[in-house]
Amino acid sequence: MPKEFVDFSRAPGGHDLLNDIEPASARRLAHAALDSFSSVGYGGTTTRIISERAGLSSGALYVSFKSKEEILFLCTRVSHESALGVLRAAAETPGSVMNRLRKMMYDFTLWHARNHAIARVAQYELAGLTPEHHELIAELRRQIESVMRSQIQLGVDQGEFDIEDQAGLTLAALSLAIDVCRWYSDGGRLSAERLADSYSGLVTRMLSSSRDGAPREGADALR
Amino acid sequence: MPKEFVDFSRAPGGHDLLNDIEPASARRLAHAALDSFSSVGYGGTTTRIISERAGLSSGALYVSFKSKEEILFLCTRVSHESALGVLRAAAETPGSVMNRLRKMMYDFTLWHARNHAIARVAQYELAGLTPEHHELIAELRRQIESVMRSQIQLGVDQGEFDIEDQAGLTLAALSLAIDVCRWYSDGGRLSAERLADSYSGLVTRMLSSSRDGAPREGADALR
DNA sequence: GTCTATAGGAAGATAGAC
DNA sequence: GTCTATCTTCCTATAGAC
Repeated sequence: MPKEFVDFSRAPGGHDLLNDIEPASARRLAHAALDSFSSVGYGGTTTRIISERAGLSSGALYVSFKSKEEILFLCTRVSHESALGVLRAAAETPGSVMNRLRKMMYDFTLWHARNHAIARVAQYELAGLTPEHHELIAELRRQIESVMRSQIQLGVDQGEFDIEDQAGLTLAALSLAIDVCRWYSDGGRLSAERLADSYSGLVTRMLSSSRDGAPREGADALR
Repeated sequence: MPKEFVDFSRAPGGHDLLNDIEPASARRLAHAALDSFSSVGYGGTTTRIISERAGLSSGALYVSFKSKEEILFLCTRVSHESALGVLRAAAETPGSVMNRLRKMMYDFTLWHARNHAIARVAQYELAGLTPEHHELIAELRRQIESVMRSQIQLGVDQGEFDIEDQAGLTLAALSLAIDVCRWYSDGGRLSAERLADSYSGLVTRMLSSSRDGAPREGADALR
């Protein structure tokens, strides 16, 4: 099967986003590359290391992929598509806007905890992409931001939220969830579910005003 | 002046953390290295590019530095020391704990916006450090977390904060500020000061319960 | 302290046997 | 489709002239 037909279209948002790649050699190569990218970076990873860890020779990599960058693009694209899919699905949650945003933050955070390795590559190795590939990813990123922003805007329009800077809140919520991929580790004290629950609670607080006239000695929030 | 005596001890937390490096050739090299590290990563940066951008030959780099890693360590260390210094200074703010935490979040966020390039290197290139250097940085990172956590703990002990997971809140506050270095750009719509103000307001909200009995249809916050 | 030159090896990618 | 062998380029770091 020539390299153009590597199948990675069925990324489900589940646990291993590269598991549907066919054939098996391409899948092993992608897994090996992702492991190395996420631990020592794209620039610190050699094609020889990737091949070796996949149990193949150095030349065999180029049967499945045109270049090292193509593997990076694969990881980055699959990651962004999966995260966007999860966020879009959560944006269909019925009920109040606040409830929907809680669900969106829960799922988006959970996704970044569970997929922290591929998410890290997707967030931190954008500079390694070709300009064409970079632009394709940038479009996915704009869509992610748009899904979150439009829900927050809806809450503001309905008078549900007590905030003055929708764009800032969008950024903060996304940032909090995305940064999970930087520090989260599988063996830590915090389960992905607890973290997602905690963060969805924080979003509730961020979208409501503080309890009463709590002392505000400094500058005010979100002007 | 031999390489052991490159002077970078006076990093002030101001605008250019590498500006006090002497002699000038080492300073130019460090600046050039930081530029490249922050845009294409440590692994994607070559010593030749660093030397060239500093206006020196490829061999001249090794007069000021033992290796490429030593420059990375310099950037990483200066960055962490400066951020820790800013946070420590803010932790001396008089008044209520809430007020103090607002100031800490303001300053820490402002620092990450103003120093986003060096902060990005410091956060994302830890894997490039030698084990010895990595451990030195890890100690600074523990101290940063400790300063933030102890203030939040103090607020809880005094009954000022309505939260149940101090460690989680510590993580969230630090994470929000640190992630600024990933997405912040100097030419953006948001000034560093406005962002810091916004984020210090968010911390206030995160540390207080929501306004009234706002509908909570899903899981509860911060169990 | 800066240069040129180069050692010595490793990088990405390709060719051709099987 | 995988291998070994190799092309060409580039890498980090050092040596030695000035």
